[in-house]
Amino acid sequence: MPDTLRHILASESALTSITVRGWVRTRRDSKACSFIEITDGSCFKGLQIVVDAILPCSSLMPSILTGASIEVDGDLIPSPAAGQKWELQAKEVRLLGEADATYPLQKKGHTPEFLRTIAHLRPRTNLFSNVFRARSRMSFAIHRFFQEKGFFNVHTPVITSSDCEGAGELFRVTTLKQGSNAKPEDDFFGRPTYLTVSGQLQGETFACALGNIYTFGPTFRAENSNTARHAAEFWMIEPEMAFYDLDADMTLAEENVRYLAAAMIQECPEELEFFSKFVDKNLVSRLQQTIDQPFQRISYTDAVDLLLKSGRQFEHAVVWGEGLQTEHERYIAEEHVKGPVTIFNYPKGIKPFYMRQNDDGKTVAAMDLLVPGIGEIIGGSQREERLDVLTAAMQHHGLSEADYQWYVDLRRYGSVPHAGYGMGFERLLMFVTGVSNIRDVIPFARTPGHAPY
RNA sequence: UCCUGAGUAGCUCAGCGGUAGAGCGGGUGGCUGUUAACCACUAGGUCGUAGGUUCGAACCCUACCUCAGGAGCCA
Repeated sequence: MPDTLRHILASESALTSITVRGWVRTRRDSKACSFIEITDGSCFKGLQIVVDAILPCSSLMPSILTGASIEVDGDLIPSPAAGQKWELQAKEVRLLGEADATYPLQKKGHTPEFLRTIAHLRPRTNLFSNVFRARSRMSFAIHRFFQEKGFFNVHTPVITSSDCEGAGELFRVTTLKQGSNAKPEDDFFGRPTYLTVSGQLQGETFACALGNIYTFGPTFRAENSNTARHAAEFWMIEPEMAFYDLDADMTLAEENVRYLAAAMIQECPEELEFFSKFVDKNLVSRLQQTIDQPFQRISYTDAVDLLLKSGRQFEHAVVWGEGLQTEHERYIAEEHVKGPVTIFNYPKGIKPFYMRQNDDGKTVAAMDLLVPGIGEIIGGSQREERLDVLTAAMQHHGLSEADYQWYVDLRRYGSVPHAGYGMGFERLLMFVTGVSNIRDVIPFARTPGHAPY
């Protein structure tokens, strides 16, 4: 198996007769030799290769431009010059794949906006290779967090016939020809189907069987949202726990965020160094604060009070019973608390049917975890486990019980208190990398009018 | 979807009514154990698209397209 640069650069001693492969970042020629820097994606750092001009293969140099792929045999030796610990003294250089002058990535900074237009090449850049290495490690850390707690991973369906009410517009899945008069009964599944907006309802069925479960998969929203925080296809982590109340739900969510902040610091040191240097100077202190400080909790009612008493002129009025606007959430997270904060017990009128009604008759056991800079990163609730209250709520929301018969059955047979939440994976990545646009933390972003790959 | 701003060389941008510019990248030559090297020369553009105003438009006006920032919706 070919060795990676990550492994080679970590070597404790010089190595003779090794072979390296990678993509050329830059080449500099001098009279006696050429310097080539290659990366192979295994780590942020590259390897400097020195090719003496007397070697026959030095005739290849003019075709070794930025972006080309090469394979080099040589010896790993301590570098006599400053800038790197090791370098490879080449014996033989082979050009694997040429890259001519049209290669779009140059030896200079590019804007993320330009790099989005070449999403197939951007993982080769410093920024995006770091982002996607971090994404992979964070993904693994999420599984580890839940697996260590004994949670089971459940693969909920991508194609569903149920709308997780309130979660937004759906993408229709159909094999019917456009414009045909065929009825839904004639469609592939014999009924209208959609790409899932959430695995929650199916997740609840498994929580009411296996106890503690989580899902981690893609979800889809056909909303015409054009912001740096929304994508039409995004990944969501949705734990669902039997016998949890809202308080336990919030505690798990806080622990979850704290664990991932710590994982970023411990498992992505090179990436973190890059992000805090070039993307977000406050990143390390923000992560450290997330780990060290207890998260605050504020009830929705108290949040409305503190907004009203803040003396702030908000563009949108603060009114009990209406949703908190972005500016309100930002004020609470960034100026009042100055850190992550959970807001709980929202008015029932602005929340979906499945959230558990509180005894006050006005609020439901819902919570949103807000972080500075991004806003809502987690939304969750204790679920309504009482059959009569749930069916009344469904009726109130204009939902037919027949469509949700299986969901209602969970309350009919051995119903238990349970709770869960959804965490947007990309929003989490924005939080732990400092990258400010969701399109830049997902490999191929899907946004309105944009799915070119 | 709404509000604001921007589209000029492969990339980053300057030019804002009178012959289309720079840096980087490419080519050629020079220099150098170089570090997104350096020096000189050189190639490269229907100024987002379509109309309009004007003797003359990259520049002013209109529409459209695209992108960005903010808002709504949410994760």
